[in-house]
Amino acid sequence: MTYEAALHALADPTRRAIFETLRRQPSTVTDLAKTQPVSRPAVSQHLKVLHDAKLVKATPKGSHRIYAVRAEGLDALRRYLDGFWDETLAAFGAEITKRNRNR
Amino acid sequence: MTYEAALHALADPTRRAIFETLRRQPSTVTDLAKTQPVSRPAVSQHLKVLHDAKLVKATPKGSHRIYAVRAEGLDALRRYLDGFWDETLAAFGAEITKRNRNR
DNA sequence: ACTCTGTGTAAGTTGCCACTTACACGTAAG
DNA sequence: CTTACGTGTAAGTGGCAACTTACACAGAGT
Repeated sequence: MTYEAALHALADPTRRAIFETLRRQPSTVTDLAKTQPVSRPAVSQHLKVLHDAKLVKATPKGSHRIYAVRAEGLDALRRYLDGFWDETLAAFGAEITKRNRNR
Repeated sequence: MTYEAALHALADPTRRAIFETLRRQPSTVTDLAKTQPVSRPAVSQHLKVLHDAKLVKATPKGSHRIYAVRAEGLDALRRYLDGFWDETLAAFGAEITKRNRNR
């Protein structure tokens, strides 16, 4: 159940901005920090959260580290929401059936 | 863009528990509070957040209020995630194409 | 009319989290 | 080797949000 981690990670606006910036183009921490109104360490900390949530991966490149999104990390969350959707619709359908039966 | 509100609302564990309990069965605030380890006013406040995020609806029933989930409220969030998924896959495909071209 | 039940909300407290500055380390370059 | 750069992380701070207790009010039952 890693959808909880993804949910928590994406709930923060700054973290979401970082994630979306990274989606357009993989980048280093320093370059990423230039696009954000917060300090470089703050970005680094956010990346750690995103990494733990498996939403981002880091590739060492000399003394740099290239960060990039991991779309698979969204899978658990998408399945969770889809399941919710289906179950709720099913419950709704059952309710309708029950009403018709009582008619 | 109401997916932000849904994201924020579902990020809290207690709120998620309330939401999931409500999915099984619509209920009043008081009954709902019995299923949770927090006080009744806390549940009420969480329901307000869920309501603002359009994830829940309240139906006055005499002096009670029956709360129930609104699955449509998840729609914006689902679309957001799906769009992310598609865009990322598209970017990945473009990268592959570029690599092949440079070969 | 009085009371009980169900509810929303204000007020206050506490803990967490996003952010900062400062430090430590590894790699590249002169 | 030394300097500069890119990075992660510890330490400290401020603000917000989740929770509590206390209050106010509306409808149902006696």
